[in-house]
Amino acid sequence: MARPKEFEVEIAVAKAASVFREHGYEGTSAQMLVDAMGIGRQSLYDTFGDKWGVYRAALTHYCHNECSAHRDTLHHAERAIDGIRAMFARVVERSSEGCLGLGSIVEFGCRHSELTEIRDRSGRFLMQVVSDAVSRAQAEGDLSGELNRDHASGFLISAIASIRVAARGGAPSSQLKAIADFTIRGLR
Amino acid sequence: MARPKEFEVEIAVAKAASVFREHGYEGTSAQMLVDAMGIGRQSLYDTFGDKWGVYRAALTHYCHNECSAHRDTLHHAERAIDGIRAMFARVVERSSEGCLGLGSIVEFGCRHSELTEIRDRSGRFLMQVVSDAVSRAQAEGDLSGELNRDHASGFLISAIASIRVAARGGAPSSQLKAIADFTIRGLR
DNA sequence: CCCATTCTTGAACGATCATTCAATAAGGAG
DNA sequence: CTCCTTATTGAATGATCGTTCAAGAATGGG
Repeated sequence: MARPKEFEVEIAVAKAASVFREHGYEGTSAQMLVDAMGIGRQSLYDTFGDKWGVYRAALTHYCHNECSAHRDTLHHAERAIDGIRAMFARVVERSSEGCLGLGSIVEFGCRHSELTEIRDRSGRFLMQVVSDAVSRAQAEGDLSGELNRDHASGFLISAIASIRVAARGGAPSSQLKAIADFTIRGLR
Repeated sequence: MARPKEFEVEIAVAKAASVFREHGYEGTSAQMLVDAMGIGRQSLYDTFGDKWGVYRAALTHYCHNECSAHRDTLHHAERAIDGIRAMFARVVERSSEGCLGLGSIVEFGCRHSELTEIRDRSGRFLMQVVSDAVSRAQAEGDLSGELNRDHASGFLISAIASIRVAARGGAPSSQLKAIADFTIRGLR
């Protein structure tokens, strides 16, 4: 009942996320959020409570989207190893934009359980889909059959982070591709 | 001439660095620096100009120390591959403390040339010593002789970042060690 | 010993921060 | 249509931010 919002919350959250991706939490002011989200200040506080609430919503949104994208990319290839390659290729392609997961890890570590819960939930999901891809790639003879699957999957996921760090530090895409290639080599 | 400082600049810089390592630039206030460095506010501003000057000094100090440590670790082993392993082992051991290089990359990207210059100088130094170790390891038959040495060295360095990201995200040290092992496997 | 210079101390500065108040506008339920 | 609830608007809040001013303390050169 009563008056409905003039903006769509999910769109506003997506816009907030792109600000946080570029400037981090502390580097983003409430004014920057108001400008980027295109909503009034009071609407922001009514909807999200405070700046921290906006950040949590943005991180949740980002992690969910990113996980879905990884899962889809892994599934859209016939051979599992090609799905893994495609996942890295996508990471390289989009590496010019900051990663909110990486940003929140580096900025806050494990200090806030609210954040670690969001990240860990996505982390477990990602581990599952990657681990599944590793299994299939092993069965298809493209990866070694003797490796610890959890550690191998964690290694692949950590390589995603390393590509994004390298990109944000200014590395050329040839170097990013090399990281992906060497990473897969490590599991062969 | 005139009155000498009551504090040692390098020690103060080291203390500042440890604050920035934990909280980043924007997450660190001048008051936090004053408390941690154990000097007066005006002494801070007289010596470093502003908060940004403290950060530059801290990053420079940190990068220099880190580079030296990596070089020493790489040199102290008889076989080059053991030096590389020792380098990773050291990174794993110290992974509970944040990395200022990683922090500055993630927080600022390439926005400030003052920072990229500091990082790139250390990056080139690190590339040299790692590349040298790779060469020797190749000559000693412990790494493949057919890989692009620059890309391989960049891969090793990026793996250091990935270990630190994983650690800050809460990964157990068994996972960190696995990252190091798989990384070396990729170059074999 | 004394003066010029620099360091330290402690209070203060305006600016910006996140957040909220008060008032107006607008849609849905009855 | 009317009323209750909620959204929007715009100004204002106190707190904290980075930075500086003013005054006193201390040191080395002459």
